[in-house]
Amino acid sequence: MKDLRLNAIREVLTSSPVTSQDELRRKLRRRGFDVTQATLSRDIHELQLMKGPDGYSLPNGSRHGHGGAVAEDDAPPSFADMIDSFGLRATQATNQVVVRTAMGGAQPVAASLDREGWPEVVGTLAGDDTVLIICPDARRAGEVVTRIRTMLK
Amino acid sequence: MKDLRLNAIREVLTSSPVTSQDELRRKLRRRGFDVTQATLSRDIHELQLMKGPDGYSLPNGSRHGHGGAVAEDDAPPSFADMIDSFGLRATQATNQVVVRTAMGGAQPVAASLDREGWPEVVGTLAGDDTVLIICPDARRAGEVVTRIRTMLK
DNA sequence: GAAAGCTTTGCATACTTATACATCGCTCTT
DNA sequence: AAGAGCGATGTATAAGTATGCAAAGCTTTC
Repeated sequence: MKDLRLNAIREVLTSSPVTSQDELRRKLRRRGFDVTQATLSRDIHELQLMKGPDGYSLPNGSRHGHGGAVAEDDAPPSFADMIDSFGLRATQATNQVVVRTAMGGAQPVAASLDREGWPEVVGTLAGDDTVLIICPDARRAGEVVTRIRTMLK
Repeated sequence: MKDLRLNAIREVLTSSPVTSQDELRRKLRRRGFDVTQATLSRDIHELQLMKGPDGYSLPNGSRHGHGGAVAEDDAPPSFADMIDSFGLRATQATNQVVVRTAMGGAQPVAASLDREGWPEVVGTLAGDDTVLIICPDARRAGEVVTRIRTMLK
């Protein structure tokens, strides 16, 4: 019964906009599914629907294949960890700092640095094995390169 | 004040998940925006945010404008449009300008800027969520950052 | 076949979001 | 300057959604 209902929900959503769970309940009842709002709340969670200005919508790029499970990051790695894992060397160039990393390490290193939100860092750009760190001026770049070198040990 | 806050909301959302308006309220307060849940409800409506299993998220690749048709856009979007859709903030760093965008927004933003052909812009580099704009000197970078901030309103 | 274990559901209610209404501060007009 | 008009916001509350708990129905196990 449940799987049938889940399909019916998808069908209803593609045919007309639905802006509340109660509206969905009424539309489903017309199709022979008579359940309460509570059940629909659970169904919606299971279908991973999004609610936007135009009501509920199906998840964007539906992952087919395995039933779901995008594993959880309970704690994204720290910049220090990333530098420790991937960092090779850091060099200052006027107001920039160039960090060389192991191949493929640039993106995660840059992402973790962004997450730290250092005030001396205006932004980062990452290629495959190089991260470019932009600082407001050369002095700040000096501070940053020093700190990173410390992490490199 | 309001436009500033709307940008802050986009920024908060790109940095960490937000699952309720009250959580958003607390995070904004730390940044100096002290408003009530009611105001955020209105802001969220205005930004056309979607709420899904992982909390609020920015509108997909929304072309706002004409309501329904799946019309193809024959004219490439203007830089102003792109900044309006994806831009979070712009910061000057000596002769460069760093523009932070929503995730995935950097490439289209940079492409549209290249298309504009501003004389103060020597070139651009784009990552996932960061665009680096290179200007001939700091003065020109200042002009560029000012113009972009105006677009961010 | 009875008990244990699991899934699905409804009920009641806590939690979250939207909105009617009032207020405040601006800008524009007379 | 007074008043109209407008947008932004807070307050209070209505509307909408999620969830703890318990009951009911199935399956499995012995």
